[in-house]
Amino acid sequence: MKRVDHQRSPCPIGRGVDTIGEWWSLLIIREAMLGVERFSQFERRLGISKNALTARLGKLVERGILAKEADGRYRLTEAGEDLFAVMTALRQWGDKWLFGPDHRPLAMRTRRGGKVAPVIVTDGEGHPVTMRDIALGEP
Amino acid sequence: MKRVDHQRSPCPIGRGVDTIGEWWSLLIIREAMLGVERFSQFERRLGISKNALTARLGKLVERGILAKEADGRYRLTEAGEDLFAVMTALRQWGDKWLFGPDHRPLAMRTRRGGKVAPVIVTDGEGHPVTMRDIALGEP
DNA sequence: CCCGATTCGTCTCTTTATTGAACCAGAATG
DNA sequence: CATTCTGGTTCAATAAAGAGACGAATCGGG
Repeated sequence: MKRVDHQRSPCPIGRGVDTIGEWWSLLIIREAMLGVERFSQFERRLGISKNALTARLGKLVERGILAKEADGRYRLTEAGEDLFAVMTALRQWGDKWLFGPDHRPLAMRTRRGGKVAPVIVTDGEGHPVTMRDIALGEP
Repeated sequence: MKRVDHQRSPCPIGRGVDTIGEWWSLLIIREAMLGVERFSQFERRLGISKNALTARLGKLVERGILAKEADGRYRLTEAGEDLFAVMTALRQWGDKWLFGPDHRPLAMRTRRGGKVAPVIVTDGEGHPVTMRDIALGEP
């Protein structure tokens, strides 16, 4: 059967899916961003089988999203931490579209008490850009 | 075996993964954002099997990301279009971390010629927020 | 030193997902 | 009428993911 491989795709989204697109990967990264570091913590909090967790953690380490410390802790690498914008955009999208009308999203705040603003795409001058404004390709 | 179901997860990321987290879903959405509308176009451009494509399109329609028009065309719904920020964040992340050092990302420009700025997370005042600045929970 | 708990896996077996190919029906084209 | 295009469905084979049992290593008491 051999699943299609997107790792060498010329498209960053193809490669992204190949890297973090597996079922548990984003949830593992979510937990890691919340401070989870140990195999057994991931296991308990996610309800994932050891088998699957071993495979996912291994791949994320191999791909440079997580690093495994000498004492066994898993820690986000710089690339892993840099997924914060992706995770936040997804979180906000899910809060907006995947719950009922009276859903109150879990408040996400900075340590100094500020709100987190909606993640938006803008052009160089800060004006919002939507899907319809895009023209792909060279200028 | 029974794959774990995140559709009723209290977490928007869990629900998000359940909705668009399958192997082909993000790639289908990417194509849809580029203007692809027809079954056979998706099939050719993605190299996906008809079988899998039928299943993915069906689920995306069922979940309200795509709508199927009377003439057979698939079109992004408002929720689907709203994934633009997620897709853009992922695209930028992939461009940054998943290619070699001399990778030149595909230029993404607005119709009026402006660049698309990096997607970042900010607080209410526009200051950047990183993963480390976050405190989850009620204020 | 021995007991038990905890951690972090591996092994086996079962269930699912994906593929590829064949087939099919309706619409458009020649 | 025959052919091609579109948009699928069905089926068998196979790769991958999952659950749960098992196991080695470590650690802290007693």
